[in-house]
Amino acid sequence: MTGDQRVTRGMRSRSTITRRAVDVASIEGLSGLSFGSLAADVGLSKGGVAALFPTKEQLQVATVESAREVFLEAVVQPTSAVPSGAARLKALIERWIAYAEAPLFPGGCFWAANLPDFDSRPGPVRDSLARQRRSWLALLAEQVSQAIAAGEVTGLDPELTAFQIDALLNSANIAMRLGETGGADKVRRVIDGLLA
Amino acid sequence: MTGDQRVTRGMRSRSTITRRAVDVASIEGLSGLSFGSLAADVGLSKGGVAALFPTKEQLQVATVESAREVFLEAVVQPTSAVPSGAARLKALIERWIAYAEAPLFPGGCFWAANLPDFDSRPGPVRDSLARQRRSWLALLAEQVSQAIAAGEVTGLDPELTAFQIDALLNSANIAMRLGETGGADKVRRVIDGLLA
DNA sequence: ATGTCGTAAGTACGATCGTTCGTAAGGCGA
DNA sequence: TCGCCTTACGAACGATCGTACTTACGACAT
Repeated sequence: MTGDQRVTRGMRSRSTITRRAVDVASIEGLSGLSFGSLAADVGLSKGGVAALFPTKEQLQVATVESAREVFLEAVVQPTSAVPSGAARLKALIERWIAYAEAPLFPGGCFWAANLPDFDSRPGPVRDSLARQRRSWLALLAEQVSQAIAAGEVTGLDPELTAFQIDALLNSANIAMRLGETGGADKVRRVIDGLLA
Repeated sequence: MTGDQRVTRGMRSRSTITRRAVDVASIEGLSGLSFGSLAADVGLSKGGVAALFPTKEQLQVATVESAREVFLEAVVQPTSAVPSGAARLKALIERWIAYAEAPLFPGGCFWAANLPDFDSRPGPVRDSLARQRRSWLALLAEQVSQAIAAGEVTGLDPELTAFQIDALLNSANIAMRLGETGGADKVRRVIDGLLA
């Protein structure tokens, strides 16, 4: 059925490489990735890594996809048990703050670190990052819509509110990276005011 | 008085180099700067550039300082004629949007592009970027305070509002970089709601 | 058993990087 | 005039980069 141990071994190697690459890219950026240092990190040869990811761009794309998996698992998936609407929205925000605060990725939010690098550089890496950003914004907007439908809040534009929440979270991430305290609390105060 | 044409010539060369470096860094990032390509851009030799900026880090710091000068001249200084308070605050925001929209720097906001690169990398470059960010936030908060003192708005925390405005502007910059339309309008709508 | 496919190592190539050095040119103060 | 300083060039250094091979080994299908 799923035989062929060769490709499963390859997939496993790819996975360990991209997991490491995500950590590196959250600090050094996707442009800072290199076959040589990644190979040394995971105990492979430079040629071996280059064989798994023929070009650097493909390595970057694979790293972005890997980051998305980790993000979904750590932030989005745990909130699936929370009721839709304002409750899940707040849960998502708290999860996100925890995600940026604790070093899930040692360099903080992966997208905050890499979108600025690639937003002026057309190509598949930028496309992938942008698609994931839109997906995250849509997820937030969806929960705002649910909150409106449930009568938990009124007078909010879902898309605009999602934009606003995302903006606050990104700034909180920067503040935490710079060692400023109170960034998370600022976000909570503003959003509590929004959803009041 | 301050004679010595040698050093003035050097200062002029340094200035042309950092001006060019600011443009490059707004796209490629401060880490993407290199003596070689900068020298080719401004018509100097690689060694000549390296003589003006002994280390790359000093080049990066000088580039950050140069970006600040351009930013102050383009965004802050033109609003000095506008009355303090809500009016100047709105003028600053419009100036900022224009600054990010039009290619004053070809890669959009210089700090949005480079803070994520250096926020996990201690050193003088990060310190300089962080100091300028705090200065910008303080400027915004100051105008909010003036607006409160003038009775133009009520119930706002200056520091919190500045944080909020800055967050929105940064997200608008990202949206514009990704080719999404309506980012600037979203900012205006939210801020109009804030200052209503 | 034979040939094919994918992982992986190893090597090499050309390019670019930051930095250093020696040297020349020219404005400066004594 | 002389010696000093700063700019600027040109060359070279060691290192690292992305990529492209050749080779080997184990797993698969025929």
